[in-house]
Amino acid sequence: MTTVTIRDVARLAGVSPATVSRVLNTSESVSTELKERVLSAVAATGYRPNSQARGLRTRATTVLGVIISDITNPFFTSMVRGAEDAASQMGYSVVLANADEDLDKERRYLEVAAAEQMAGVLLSPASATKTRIDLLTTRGIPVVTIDRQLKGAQVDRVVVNNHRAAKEATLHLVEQGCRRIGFVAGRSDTTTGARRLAGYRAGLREAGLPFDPDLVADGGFRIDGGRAATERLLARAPDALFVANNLMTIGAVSALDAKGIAFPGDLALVGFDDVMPALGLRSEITAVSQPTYEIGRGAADLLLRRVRGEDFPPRDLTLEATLHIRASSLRVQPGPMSAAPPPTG
Amino acid sequence: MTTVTIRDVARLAGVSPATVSRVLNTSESVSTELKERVLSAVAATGYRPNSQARGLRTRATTVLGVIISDITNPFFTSMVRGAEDAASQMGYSVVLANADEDLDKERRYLEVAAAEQMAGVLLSPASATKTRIDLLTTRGIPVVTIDRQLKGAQVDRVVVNNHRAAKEATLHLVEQGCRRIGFVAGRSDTTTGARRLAGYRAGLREAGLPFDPDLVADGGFRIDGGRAATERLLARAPDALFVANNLMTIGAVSALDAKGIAFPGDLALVGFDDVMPALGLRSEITAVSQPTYEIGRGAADLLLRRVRGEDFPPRDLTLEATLHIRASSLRVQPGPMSAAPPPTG
DNA sequence: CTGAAAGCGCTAACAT
DNA sequence: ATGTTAGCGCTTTCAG
Repeated sequence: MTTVTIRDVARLAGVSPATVSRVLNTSESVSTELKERVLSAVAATGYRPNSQARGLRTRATTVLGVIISDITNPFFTSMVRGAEDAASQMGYSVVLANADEDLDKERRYLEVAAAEQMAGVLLSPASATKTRIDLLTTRGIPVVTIDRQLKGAQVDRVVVNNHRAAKEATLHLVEQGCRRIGFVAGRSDTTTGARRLAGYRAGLREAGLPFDPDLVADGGFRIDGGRAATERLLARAPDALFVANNLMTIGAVSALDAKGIAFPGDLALVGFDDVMPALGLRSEITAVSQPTYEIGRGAADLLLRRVRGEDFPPRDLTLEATLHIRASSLRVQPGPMSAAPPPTG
Repeated sequence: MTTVTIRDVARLAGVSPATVSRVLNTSESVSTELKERVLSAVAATGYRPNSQARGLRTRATTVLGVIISDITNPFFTSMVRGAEDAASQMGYSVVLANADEDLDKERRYLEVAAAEQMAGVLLSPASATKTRIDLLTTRGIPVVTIDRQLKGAQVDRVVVNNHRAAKEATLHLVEQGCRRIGFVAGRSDTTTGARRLAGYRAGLREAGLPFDPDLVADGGFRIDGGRAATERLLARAPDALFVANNLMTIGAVSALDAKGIAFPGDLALVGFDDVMPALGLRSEITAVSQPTYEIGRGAADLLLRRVRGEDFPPRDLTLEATLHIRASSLRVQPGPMSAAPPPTG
């Protein structure tokens, strides 16, 4: 229960609190002797600055907040790693909060970030229109959105080219001879969900295929939703399934397994995001792969520049998602589904 | 950049700051009229209490910290959900930090928790002996350890019966006719790693089988380590593999796939922890399953009791892990590995 | 180069 | 029932 304050250290070192503070924080000139006395007093007492008091005084902390929409999604956890690495290089810590695709929870954590005066926030908004970040921006806390965007907000954004990637994946399925391509969509009130759907439609258009609303089902970016959506789509006799994120892909696979539907035998399958960060089970599933770690790094770098006071117009950092073609979508040269060797890296 | 303080609200409502504080925090008597004036002033100004100032004054926040050793492990993410639910019911928020099995990172986050004066901390220690929590306990911040324990620390702990579960899994493999059971072990400097190994040995002993150190390889609880350990063990011609956590199971499966070794055909396989929280791919893998959500809830409940000042001797909450027998370990009645229907719940 | 003093925003005694 | 005052621990002018 001991609480060592800066006064205790000062007393022990025989100096004033101001001197202790100077030694610890600034590069202001302090005589070598006093500096040493202070440092050994710090060591002797085990003094830790109270960051609340410091933050109250300086209105700045060295903690970044990351508010993500689903902590169970490997996409986010891998991204967080990237953000963490970037942050800790600059002496910042990263704390995470799980908004769970829930606007109320999200607002609570935005409030926590504001109240704790976090230095900056990386946010994957639960909704493109309903998520409000004024709580942060009015307090001068910079925000960078990741993965998803915010309609009408002047913030830096890190995104991947969802439209292009989804179109490419769709065209790949067309090349494989598929004509009835089912689409398991994500939350339509996120930009990510909307762009991927748009990319799918653009792919169909370019291939001269009609868009059939009955071949689209919303899975809400979650496992259960993906399973339910897949079950609904199966009634429409699709010859391919394009699933708009990794968690829903898990749901889709479980639905297919349950019905004994083989891929690519009975149906071509393409997912979005790899299922596990390093190397997934079922690594043979064709998927659009995002540079998750780089997204996190890039977002944190951008955020830190704002945090440190740089001023520049809101910036978009666009990274490329790439289609990794694997066994699950190859219908042109059908073969037994065999375990593929792990991808390099 | 506006910073609305309690004084601004007070001024607008025509009362003193103390009255505003009373309305917002205590159940002390304030006349209905003033209360209303204050509340509408709060609404009008968009006032948010500065939690640093409040924490500085009250030495208490309403944020719980969760420091976990690997954010990419679904075991932890599911646990965090449980903790979050328990916390938010009591009006607390949960922030997460990823120590990444790294003692330095872990210490940094323990320092953050101390400096931010978090109300309490849920910790999965990177090491049973080297992790130091005095930083928190000396400041009166309660700690509850989860999943792993701390040697010689007087803290509440939530654990599962790793020894019993590992022994049971081993005996299950023996019953399946296995005699050379390889063990992919976890970090031996964690209690969890040690207990699971001990349980494995106890199972062998009870079955009258010799313990062969060459059939044990450490995979460090990580995917890559699990793959490497499995590759080493395969040189010893095991007829079964028991893998001490979920990430390593992923590595093991990828090693087996790469060599074209089928399970249960060529080898019986048992894992620890299910691979995905809700329903995994490869759900046909026999595994010891932990009540992850309940662990998180139970730990947060315990922690919150401490936070709110209850005093009782350090307590152990032990939950039961249960062996879920699936296709991957069934060698007695071998059959083709078919997709199993999803387990209920 | 160092110390004294003020004050960040809030709440808890203490007055009234 | 409400206001006044002091002070949580820290940093930062301002003096010296």
